[in-house]
Amino acid sequence: MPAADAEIGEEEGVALDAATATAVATTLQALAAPSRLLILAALRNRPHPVSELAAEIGMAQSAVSHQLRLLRTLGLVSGHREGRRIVYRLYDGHVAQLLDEALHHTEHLRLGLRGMP
Amino acid sequence: MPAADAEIGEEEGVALDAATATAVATTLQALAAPSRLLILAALRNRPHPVSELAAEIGMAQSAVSHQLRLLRTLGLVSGHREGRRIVYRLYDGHVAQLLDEALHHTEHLRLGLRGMP
DNA sequence: TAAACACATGAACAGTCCCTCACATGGACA
DNA sequence: TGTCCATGTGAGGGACTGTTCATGTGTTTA
Repeated sequence: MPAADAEIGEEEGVALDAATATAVATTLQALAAPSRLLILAALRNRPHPVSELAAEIGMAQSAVSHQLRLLRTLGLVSGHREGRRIVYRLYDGHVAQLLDEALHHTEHLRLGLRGMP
Repeated sequence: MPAADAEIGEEEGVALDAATATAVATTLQALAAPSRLLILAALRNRPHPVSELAAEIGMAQSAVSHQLRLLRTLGLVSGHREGRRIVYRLYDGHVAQLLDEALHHTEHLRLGLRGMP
């Protein structure tokens, strides 16, 4: 892993227009709630049926269902029926990567906050 | 860049507790609004004084100031006075990287949504 | 078929967000 | 010093979020 640390890249990258910004923000909003982060992190480890998610995370099944619907609509998770249960998993590797990177960078940023006014 | 595409990693990674999830969600919320994404993307290209940001993005100066305060508090941007202006920039490379990766993954995820119920 | 289980859905409510408007702050320059 | 300019701040409103409660849909088992 050659990755140089904490150096801002040079290229201009994406010039963001308002419409794209709205779309991106909508997707990122999925990661911006504790309950959904817990759900995604659990699914990051292994697929879960809804009731197991609820038990493991400690929230009501109805609430989990509501959030799963949002995540499904945004294409972050998918659910397949198995018997009477419905097993959810992350939609693909991009979701897992986005989650990992978000956690990683956030950790660094939060460490950087020690001792700021 | 060896990165294999779209394959879920094997390791368990971070086991997320509720407190960490809340903290991470708070930071990610900064990326979950179109206006802040536009601000960050503009600063990703080059540092900007507040009024330039407002003009370039097309929002009121007061609104920009409010969002900059939030981003400053979260440690995502920093501002230094230059003459009568205050020039803002991304705090460090982690912010630029997080922004880039968020845009990259979101693009893929949105493409994956073509033709889903 | 009826009861039990697993999940989805709709309504409603407290909390939060992001903007605008009006005004305060604080350097810069005559 | 006083005025101008660039930015920061506070209050308030309309819209959105995330949860709970109650009920609906679909599947297995007695």
